[in-house]
Amino acid sequence: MMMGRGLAEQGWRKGPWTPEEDKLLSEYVSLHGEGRWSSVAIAAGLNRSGKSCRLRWVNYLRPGLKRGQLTPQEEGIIIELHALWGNKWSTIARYLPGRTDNEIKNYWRTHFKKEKSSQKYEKRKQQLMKQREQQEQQQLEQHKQQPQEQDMMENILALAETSTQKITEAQAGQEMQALTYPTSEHHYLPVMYQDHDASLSDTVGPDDDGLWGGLWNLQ
DNA sequence: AAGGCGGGCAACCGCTTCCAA
DNA sequence: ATTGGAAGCGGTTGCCCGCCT
Repeated sequence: MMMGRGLAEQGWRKGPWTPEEDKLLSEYVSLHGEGRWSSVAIAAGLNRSGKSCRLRWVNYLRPGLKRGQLTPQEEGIIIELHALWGNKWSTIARYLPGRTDNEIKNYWRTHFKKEKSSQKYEKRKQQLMKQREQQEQQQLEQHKQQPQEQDMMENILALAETSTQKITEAQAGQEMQALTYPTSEHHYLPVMYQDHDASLSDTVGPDDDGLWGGLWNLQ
């Protein structure tokens, strides 16, 4: 493939983005849409590489991004999905609307990297897996009996359906098969998405029972 | 008070994958 | 079928800031 990209040779600006650059990029992408990043850089009047523009947009400027602390739910999802798929940050990010792969990656490295090899972390992971097995069972039964109570679940499913299918088929492979629902009409979802009456808002705190309390006490 | 240190995060780099010509 | 450019991804770096001594 290509050797050096020669960013330096081309004289692209590097380093932190200024508010002016952000404004130029935001306005341009809002008007013309995403894609063709190398031409975006030029057309928007930015002396930045296409890659740099894309990264800035995706990780910082894109509408709908959440800022700030990850919720316990999000944390739990990260733990569980990372246990399943490893460092597939962009895949994991699809289950966390408003969060970027970069953010998740940084969060993982900051909060869990050291713990990964520790007994405490492994214990927590095992606990999550066990809980999921139980909740899969419960959810299957509830789904039969009380589908109206699964509103949140349905929303998440709708949100994740497309990517989940792709992940199941293309990325997770055998490891995934062992953990998917036994019936073809159910896709895998993390424990956090299942059978929990809290919404996915930021309202769940350390006092919550069961899984969330446990997750919160991870450290 | 100030210097050192470590954590957190934005951004860069290099590689892979995708896709159009 | 091949090739090269664009986009995407994950690893890494480096800076900033707050805490500690």
